[in-house]
Amino acid sequence: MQLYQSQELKIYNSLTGKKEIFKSINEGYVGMYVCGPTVYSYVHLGNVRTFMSFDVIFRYLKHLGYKVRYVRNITDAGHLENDADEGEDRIAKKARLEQIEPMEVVQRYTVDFHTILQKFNFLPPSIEPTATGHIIEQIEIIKDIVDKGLAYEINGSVYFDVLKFNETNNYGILSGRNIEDLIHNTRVLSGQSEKKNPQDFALWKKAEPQHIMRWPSPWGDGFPGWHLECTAMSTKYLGEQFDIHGGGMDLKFPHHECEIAQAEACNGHSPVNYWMHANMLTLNGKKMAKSTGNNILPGEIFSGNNAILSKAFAPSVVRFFILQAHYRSIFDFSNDALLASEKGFNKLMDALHCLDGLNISDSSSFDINAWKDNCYAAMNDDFNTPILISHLFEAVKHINQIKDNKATINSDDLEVLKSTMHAFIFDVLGLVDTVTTDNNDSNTLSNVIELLINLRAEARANKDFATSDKIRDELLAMGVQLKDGKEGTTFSLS
RNA sequence: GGCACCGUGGCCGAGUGGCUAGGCAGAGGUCUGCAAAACCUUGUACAGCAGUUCGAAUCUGCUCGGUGCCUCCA
Repeated sequence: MQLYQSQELKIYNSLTGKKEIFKSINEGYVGMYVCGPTVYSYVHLGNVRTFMSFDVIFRYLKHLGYKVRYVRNITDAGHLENDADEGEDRIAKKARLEQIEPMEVVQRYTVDFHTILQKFNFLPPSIEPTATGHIIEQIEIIKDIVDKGLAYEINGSVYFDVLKFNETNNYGILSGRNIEDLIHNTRVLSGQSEKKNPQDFALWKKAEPQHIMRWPSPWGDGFPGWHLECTAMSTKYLGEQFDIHGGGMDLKFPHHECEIAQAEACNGHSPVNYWMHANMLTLNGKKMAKSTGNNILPGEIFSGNNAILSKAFAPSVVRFFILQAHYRSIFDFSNDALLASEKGFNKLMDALHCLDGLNISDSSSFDINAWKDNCYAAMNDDFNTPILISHLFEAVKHINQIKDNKATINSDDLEVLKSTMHAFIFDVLGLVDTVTTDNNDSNTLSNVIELLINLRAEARANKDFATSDKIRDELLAMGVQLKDGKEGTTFSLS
């Protein structure tokens, strides 16, 4: 019996605007597609937040016993900066500015993306396909849509006919827009468009002579439209209809709307059962974005090298910080909030370290199974990590009370407590115990500090407080804080 | 302008028609040679104004403030 058979998971479905009981198409299996990054610059913390949300969702589905095929693409084909014809391809622009090949741009930022996610302890997706690796599949889809009369070619480019599609289908179903509003509210474009209607979107764009990223097609040399790659790759690896499609809130319209239209045009039915959207991470109250420069890079946080940061923060602290907010809420980044999270994270880890040394009693003074049920209930309620974390802190309180002999736990319950804490903290939330890793990294330093701790202990035993305080205060000035406890003195590095 | 969303105690953030998370900070205490650290205890807050209700922060309307999408974007 797998956990998912006894746990009722509810997911907020963007398509219906409601929390729905999750039921996968094939029992025991889940297909999940998440829109990955366009690799034309360094991944910033806002990007990371979205992928982290889905990393936790992936982890929890696996924890429940599902076999999950998680597909997250890399957008490595350049797409235009705007909808007008004179726009420049972002990757090509970067290549021009840095005087390198477009594929060098793509390689550089793909490596950065992977390196950063690894530091945050992400699980790799099951498949990570690239747009340029699926040009043929994309061309086949375009041909299919053209054959069905829902796309038209003009001057070597192919556009999706939104108005025609809307005669038989509902364009705007995901984002709650209707076609009349779109027509009335379309911004006036600076360039003269060759599209029949401004709402139409490109499936294939003709490559101008100077355009480097280009592929042959039935319509001449060109490159695919942005929305198409996700339809091609999700269909190829997950099928015409799959369970979960995720991405950032900013992709809801038009990107995901267009994906639905393309898939429906090809296959005659909706491609996805549960649409999920992670909300934006803001900085100074505004959305983080590559294009505006209002963002912070993970590397700056790990090193503390940014004007708004008072110090460096470990990846797990940042991970914990992000997971303290629900994935569907807008979340503002600030140094103060991060500092508060760091203290909370350390408190959680300290309690975890105490688990093995707890005294066992004949009975427990609290209901461990009710607590465990609460943890699952939190995650089952649309992956509510903040609530889960609040329950973890409830356990921290119990652990500390047991340590102080103000509460009791029996051996069976202790095992449940240990396994549940480990499962949720490490497996589901994906946090890493920084304390243990730090100490392993600096053995020599640890030994030196241990020596000083022993010298100080001797001085204190001799009531030579001048010496003991000197050791303590000077170490503190160097960033080494001594912590006197009942079982001896420990230290931490700041 | 259109379509959404949000406004919670000093700060960050959950939640929700009556039982009213959690973290940080603050206050009190335990411990300590003194400290620090750690731990324990402690807070009825939900933008404003009306309305519905036995009862609303939670539902409805209006006002004010903020954000996202409508162009590439996680």
